[in-house]
Amino acid sequence: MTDITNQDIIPNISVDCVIFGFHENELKVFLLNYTGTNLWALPGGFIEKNKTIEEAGADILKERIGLENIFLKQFDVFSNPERSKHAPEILELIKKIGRYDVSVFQSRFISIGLYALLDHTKVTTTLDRYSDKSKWVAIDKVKNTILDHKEIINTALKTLRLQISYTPIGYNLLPQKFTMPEMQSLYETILGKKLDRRNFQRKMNAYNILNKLDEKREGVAHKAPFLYEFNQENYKEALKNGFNNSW
Amino acid sequence: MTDITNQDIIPNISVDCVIFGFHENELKVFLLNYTGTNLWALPGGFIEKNKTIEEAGADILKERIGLENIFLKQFDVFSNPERSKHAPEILELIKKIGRYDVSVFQSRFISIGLYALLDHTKVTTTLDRYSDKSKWVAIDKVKNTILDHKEIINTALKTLRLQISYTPIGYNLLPQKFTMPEMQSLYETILGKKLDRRNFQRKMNAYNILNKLDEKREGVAHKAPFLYEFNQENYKEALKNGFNNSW
DNA sequence: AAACCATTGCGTCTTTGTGACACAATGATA
DNA sequence: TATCATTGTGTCACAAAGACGCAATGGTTT
Repeated sequence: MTDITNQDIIPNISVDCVIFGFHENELKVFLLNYTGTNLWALPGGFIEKNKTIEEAGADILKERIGLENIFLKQFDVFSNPERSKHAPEILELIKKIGRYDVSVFQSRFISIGLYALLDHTKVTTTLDRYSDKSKWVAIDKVKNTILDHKEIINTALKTLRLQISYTPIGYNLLPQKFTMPEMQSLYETILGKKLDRRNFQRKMNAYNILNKLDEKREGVAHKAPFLYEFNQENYKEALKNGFNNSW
Repeated sequence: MTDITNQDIIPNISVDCVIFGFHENELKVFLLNYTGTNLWALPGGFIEKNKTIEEAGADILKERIGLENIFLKQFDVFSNPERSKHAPEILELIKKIGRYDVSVFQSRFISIGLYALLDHTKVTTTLDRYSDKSKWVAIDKVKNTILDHKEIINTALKTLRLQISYTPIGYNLLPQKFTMPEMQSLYETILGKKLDRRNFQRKMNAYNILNKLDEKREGVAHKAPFLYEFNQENYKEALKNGFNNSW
């Protein structure tokens, strides 16, 4: 990762990425630990002068998670002038680290929230010299976050739950081949409630975004479930137009 | 309106308000004409240091439209580095006007898009010394806009059309008492298509956000339609939770 | 090897929502 | 007084969604 000097960034605008992962029936979020503290933060950064928000987000994902071409969705802007009032906690650290000029953190900045959904197992964490630890934290166990990052995570989850009702979900979250119960488990995890197995299958099939394969998952206890894959074309189409047009 | 000096604003972040009005079965957007040009712009401005995005938007609505407590919805962020490349057209003007330091416009800035829906007739336009004209322009007749304001308007409309399927609409757009055909006309205008009168009525009533009054609209040709008003409590509830929960 | 049993796949029944349309009531207008 | 565009209500057919029955599957247990 190349360093970013203050000349190259817009000092008042940052992006923060809420990266959701799905593992062992839990929805998790990816957090970084800044060296020498017990504080955790969303991967993020200031925006370089010649980049869009989306490009800035994609750069962060590539640097920190090692993945490209991930669907990133802007969901809100966090602009409370008080949001950086806890900054003193990390100002000392910033000074040590020398990545950005401390003055950047002392003045107010807004943050644009992006979220991504991805397959937890594909991630190869790339730590840099500003953080020596990272972890996936269950969505309801997030704590010790800097600034308003907890609020950002909560808002991302709320947006995700709203969007799941009119947008297809799962493309980057599930492995290439997956079973219907796995898909259901993903939905249940995001929504935080149980769904009827049989009705779920019927409705999901009606969306027409999956290809049923002629294979079954092997080596599992009990009846082996069929494997599915995403129908790329229809999935993209559904992303554009949504499911429930209602009027 | 008090002047804003460069010391009080964040130079890289502006808000632009897409103010939709509904009149004569047309969806219109409110635009300002900068003095001495044929260029039109969305009401907007830079953000003061101690304000949130929402507060900045509310200030603009109050100053330019004379209305308070209007529902403003953040819908996107416009961050293309090229977005201000047409700025030279207005740089001369900015210089004359002296509202902001020209350097602010010469450097890149992002803009956060907000939209509002309101009753066209309640508006008392307040012109300032930067603009001597304002007008309501039919949504499909917008032209000669500065920067990427046309794109901002298009995106706002797209968002509005998407949101109308899971969010109640109309509170600030219709008069306090209104008829079902008026409500339908609003929906048809936003969606850009005709709806069945009878099915619309049934569905709208099922949403449970309206109170049917014991009065009819008087002095109209043909059969007089009943008047309705919004059920404040249920409307707010619906705004929070949405209509189509789907899962 | 046979019985077991948790899980899957498919189907049924009922209720609710939606699109299309019929018909009577209304009330200003001719 | 007759006309007629418009409104309010209802019907019918069909699709979507929730609840649940039941047989098939295939590893596990005895």
